Amino acid sequence: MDALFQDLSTSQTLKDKVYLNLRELIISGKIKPGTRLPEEELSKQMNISRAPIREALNMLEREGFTTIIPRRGAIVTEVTSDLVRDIWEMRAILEPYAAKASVHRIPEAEIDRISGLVQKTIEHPDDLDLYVKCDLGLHMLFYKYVTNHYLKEYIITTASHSLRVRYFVEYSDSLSSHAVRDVYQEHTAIMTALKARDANALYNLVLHHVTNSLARCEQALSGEENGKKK
Amino acid sequence: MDALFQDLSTSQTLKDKVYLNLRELIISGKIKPGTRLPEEELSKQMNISRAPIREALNMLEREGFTTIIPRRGAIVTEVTSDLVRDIWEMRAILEPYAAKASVHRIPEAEIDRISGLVQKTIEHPDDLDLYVKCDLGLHMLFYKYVTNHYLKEYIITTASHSLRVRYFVEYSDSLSSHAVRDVYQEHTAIMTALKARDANALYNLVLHHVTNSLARCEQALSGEENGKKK
DNA sequence: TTCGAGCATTTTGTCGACACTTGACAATGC
DNA sequence: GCATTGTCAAGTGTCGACAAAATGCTCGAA
Repeated sequence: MDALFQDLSTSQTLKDKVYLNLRELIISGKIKPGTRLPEEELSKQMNISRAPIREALNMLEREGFTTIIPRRGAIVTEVTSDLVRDIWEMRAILEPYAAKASVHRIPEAEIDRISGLVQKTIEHPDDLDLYVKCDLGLHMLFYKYVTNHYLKEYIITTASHSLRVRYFVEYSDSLSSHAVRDVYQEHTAIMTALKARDANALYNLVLHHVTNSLARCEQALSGEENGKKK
Repeated sequence: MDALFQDLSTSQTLKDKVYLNLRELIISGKIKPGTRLPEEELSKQMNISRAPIREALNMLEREGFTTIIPRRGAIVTEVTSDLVRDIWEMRAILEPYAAKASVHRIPEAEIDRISGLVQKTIEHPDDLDLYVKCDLGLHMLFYKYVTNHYLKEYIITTASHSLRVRYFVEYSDSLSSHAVRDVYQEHTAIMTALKARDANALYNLVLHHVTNSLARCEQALSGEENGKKK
């Protein structure tokens, strides 16, 4: 999953390894929101000193995955409705723009590859792994070919957060089959517009997709909260 | 200046002080692009150990003010035409949106205060300090009242970069009086729309202002480069 | 029982030291 | 004269240790 976002594998510094390691654990939900991350405990578990751990925790904080309170340490950021709102608002600002901007830069082969994936998910609607792979691949199209360094970085960050949120809500109960069908339809429409290189249509479809995605997540999140509280 | 963007003065950790210190020096141009920042040298000059220096350099890298090459160290990011293009593109995406989103949240008193500043700059067109203060204050209005944590952070980062670029180009030769008059006019129009709480007009005016700002900067930057090369 | 003072524990912030990587330059061989 | 190799200095990556800060706990007093 990490390779989808960043390739730091060539860099062999410990801090990068720790960073990637913790990042994946947080996004996938294996480390739960609110968990404390004491430097010494982590360093013992990984058999390294505190220095690379500290730097990795700082890197994670910059992206919003951890919150560091001075002299108190790092904790994994909670998945709140505020976070969800902020992240999806950013996605609604950035992703349609990125899609429109790079519509003519995405190679035909890439489009066909993802289109194939979308088709597959429709044929196998119960394959969650396939669904995630398809969804990630599709959204990657919209920042992989972005040239603006900052836009790219911000999209990657917000996309990572949204992935985490989706892992978070899908742990309790999966999307309803009704919602899944909506997603497929939106994906198909997006790929069609992309293949036609229709920038304006693409912009609107991606925006629409993100907006709907928020609604689906908020619904799942509220169900999650109700299910846990009492 | 730093207080305009971030207030870490209450934080008593060394890394924050080093961060703020270096950040201001880089933005204001007192540390020039391309300058190497060796940890040991900095630690000797500041009479502290390398640890807080390292963390500060990492913080600066996250914002794009330094580039860290593994095992080679940190250098101050160059001010290139690519950087200018990317930063202003981000500003064009984020600032109009932020202005529109917070148009009803900005207090009347704040509007009047900045309007007063704008008026002053028109009366004293040669006061560069006043101009900078006014420009910063006006743009601050558009993110000070943004609630979205990520949007706010991204705007602050890009605004800092654009400030640095402007310091950079204004060192060689200042804006022409013609350009200055354009800026005043744009500022006045923005404040009028803000006072009228006209969200759509504000969006367009801010977008227009950012676009023009890019043109002014690129012109100054090209003049800068021509002046330096041979 | 409740509250606060003071102590003990936990954990970070900072430090100095060492090893290793990198790039530059000199030495060697062809 | 040019390419290759070896050496060296510079500087980062990582380490273990200590001190300071924040938290939680114990104990005693109201």
